[in-house]
Formats: sequence, structure tokens, C-alpha cells
Amino acid sequence: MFQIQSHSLRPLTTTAHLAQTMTLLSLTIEELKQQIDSELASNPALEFIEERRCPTCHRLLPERGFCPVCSRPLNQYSDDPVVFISPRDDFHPVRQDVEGFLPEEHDYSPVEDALPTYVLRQIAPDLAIEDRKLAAYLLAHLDEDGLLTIELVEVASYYHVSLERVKAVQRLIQKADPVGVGSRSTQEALLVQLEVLSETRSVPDLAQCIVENSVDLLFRRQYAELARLYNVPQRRIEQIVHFISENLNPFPARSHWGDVRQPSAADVQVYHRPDIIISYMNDDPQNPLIVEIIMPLSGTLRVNPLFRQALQQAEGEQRSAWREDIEKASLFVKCLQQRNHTMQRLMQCVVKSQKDYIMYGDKHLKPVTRVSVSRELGVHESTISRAVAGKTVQLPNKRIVPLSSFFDRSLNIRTLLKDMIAREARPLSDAELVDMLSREGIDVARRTVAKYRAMEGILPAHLRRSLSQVS
DNA sequence: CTATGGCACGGATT
DNA sequence: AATCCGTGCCATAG
Repeated sequence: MFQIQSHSLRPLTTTAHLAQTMTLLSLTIEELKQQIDSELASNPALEFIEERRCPTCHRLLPERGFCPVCSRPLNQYSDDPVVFISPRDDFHPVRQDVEGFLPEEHDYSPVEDALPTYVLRQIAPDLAIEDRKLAAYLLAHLDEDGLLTIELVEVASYYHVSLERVKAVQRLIQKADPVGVGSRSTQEALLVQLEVLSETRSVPDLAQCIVENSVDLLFRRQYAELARLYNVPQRRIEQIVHFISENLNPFPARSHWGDVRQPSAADVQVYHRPDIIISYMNDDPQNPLIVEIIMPLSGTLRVNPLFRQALQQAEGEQRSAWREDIEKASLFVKCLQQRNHTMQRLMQCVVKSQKDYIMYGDKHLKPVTRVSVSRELGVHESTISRAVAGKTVQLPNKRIVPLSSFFDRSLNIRTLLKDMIAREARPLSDAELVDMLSREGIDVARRTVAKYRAMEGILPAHLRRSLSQVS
């Protein structure tokens, strides 16, 4: 497919252009940053220019006018959300030189490379040189949830060091972002997260007790049982559960739970950095929405004009090599711009139709499909799919959800269902729930209600009875 | 007999 | 082309 290359330049640029834009589209910020870095490093024709930032909010100023986040005058504009590209360089808070740090002798799959390196960077400064191999070894044995797959004792005996030392390294890892990574179990991860959290804010004291002694009850949502066990009102337990699901994440490396996992904390996740941030201007719900599409750099990329000039004087071999560099550089820049443009339009469209969802919560999510968006934007559906896949969005209420949740066909029904069950006077059977839903204008099969219930981790009616009796 | 969960099928979505 | 999701049918538990 690349034979065309040698013949003509134009078809090459267009197909390559498309291909590269596609791949860029599907990258998350972290990947995008890597991509840009490597491009920048390998191509001398590519230039990076620092740009102005807003003095108060530290965000980059748009082409003209005021900072969209902190200045008032923008209010005069319509109610439509402001969508813009927001470059940031505070992306990796800790950037340490870790060259030669990762030992080669251990095989770990390149796919999982991102998380280990990310963590390693953070803890590097606090790590004794001789403990580095321990850290690297531990990090190389994380599963996709960020949990450790090996026993600490094994590591200790493998390296002939004391268990204590391995534990110390593990603790260091656990406290890095994402907090709790490198724990042996979800329970351990939760405990670490509680501990870290308690340093900055108050944590319900029972929370730790519960996680430590009765996680299984917690995961199975046996709130009544818990209330009995700890001799507190069930209301209190529910508060704590709420706190836990708001702030903790049993799978440190996960952005969202798989469908059949412990549904106890199913609605909220803690994840490191969102790709997109949606907020109200000045955090005031009166103001229009601000949609920031995060760029990992605070500046623009362009083809270095000096390099262009130099090309004029170059000759022979050099000239063609440089010419190629320039081609590649400008292609990359174009693709990047197009990526941003597409993202911008995509978000514009999505935010417009899902405004209620963003402002008022899950109940108001409209079942928009990727196809409908693609039609509206006039692009291929797969483009949208790629752009949406793997990205995360921070909502005004600081929750971070996958972008794909904007396209969830049943979330609104599920939350409605959850509400109804939460308010129910007596346990309602699935069939009765179907009735109630149809009164709300939603027609679903009985079987489907059952499935939604299962997704939300709600027990069947006859089992819920016991709960309501206790409380 | 009623309420639910399992399996599997078809259509939509990606 | 592969996957996901809603749904119908049937078995099973209560």
C-alpha cells in the first residue's frame, strides 16, 4: 500500500495524512505526548514554540481576546459551550531522569509499559539506588488493574533481601499516582487510598474498619449486615459506602470497571489525568460551560522556518534528506491540527446534545450513538469511534468518566431505575419496575430490567426485603 | 404459580 | 467482520 510513495507525492501525502490523523485521533494525552516527543526528537525540521499563558489561571490564551476561563467579557457570548484546545505542560508533575533505570533482564510486555514507567518516574527520587531493581521488578508484575501479581516473599527471596525492604518499596509505589497501585488485592489498594486521603481531608473512621475487616460484605452490598456488625444505623453505612465509591478505586489502573466486577463502587472512578475537562466558567453553574481539550504541551508545533531556509542552500544528498524531514514535519503538524479540529468539533457536538447530562447528571443522558454524531459532523463513523475510544472526560462535578459513557444507550434508564429502587416503599419486582418505567415513557422488557439491576449490583426484590426490614 | 437467572438469537453498533 | 445489547424462552428456586 506504500508503493505509491516512490511515484507521486500527492497521493502519498493524502493517504499518509489520513492514516496519521486517524492514529493521532485515537491517542490519549499520555500517548500523544510520547508521540510528539519522539517526533520532536527525531525530526530537526520540527520546531516547538512556547506560548503566552493566562497569568491567573495559567491556561493558554486563545488566538485573540480574553482568557476563556477567568475573564468576564466572554460571558457576553451565547450560551453555547466554549470549546478550545488547552495546552498544558504540568502534565507530568514529576519528570525525573530515569535513563538506564529500567532493567532489561526482565521481560515485561511493552503494552503495559506506560504505567510502570509513569510510576517509576514519580518514585525515582525517593528510591535508594539498590532498591531500584526491586521497584522495577514489582512494577513489571502488575496486572491490567494495577494490582500486583506476585508475592512479596518471592521477590525478597529472589533478590536475597529482607521482606521488609520489599515492603518499603511497595509502600512507596502504592503512594504514587494512581494511588494504591502495586497492591496485592483490591482491599489493600482501598486501604492505601484511605490512608493517603486521610492526610488531606477527613475520612469517616468506620471506613477503614469496614474495608479492613469486611470488604466482602461491602462488595456484596450487605449494608444491613454491616450496620448490625458495627452497631450503627444503616443510614451511616450508606454514607460511608457513598464516600468510598466517590473517592476510592479498588482497581488503581482502571478507568472504569468491567461490567461484572464488584459493583459496589460502580459509578465513580479515580483516574489520573482526563483527556478533556468540562467545567463551568469560574466554577459557577450560572456561567456557560468550558470544554478544554487537553494538549500535553504549552505551545505550538511548526516547521522551523530557519530549516526551510537552510534547505535552499543545501545540496545533493543532504537536500533530499532535509526535504523529507520538512515534508514529514509539516505533515505531522497538519495532522495534529486536524486531530485537534476534529476533537473540537466532536466535543462541540457532544456537549451540545448532552448538556443536560453534564449539568444534571446521569438521568439526563440522551442515548446518542456514534453514528448520529458522525452524520452530523459529516465524517466517517469509524473516525468518531477512534476519537472516543480510550479517552476520559472530567465533568464539572470533578468526576472523571470515559468519553464513551456519553454514548451509553442505557445509562439514563439504569439511573432512573436505581432512583426508583432507592425510593421504593416496598421491594418492587422486576415486572412492577417495567410498569413504572413505561409510565415514564420508557418501554423495556422485563428481562432487560433484570439485567440493568444486575449491572448496578442491585439485589433481586426478595433479597432486598431483608434490608428494608432491618432499617 | 411467580420471580429470576441462564442461554442463545438477531439486530444494531463499532 | 466482530462485538455488544436487548429480548424471548425455559429451567429452577422460593
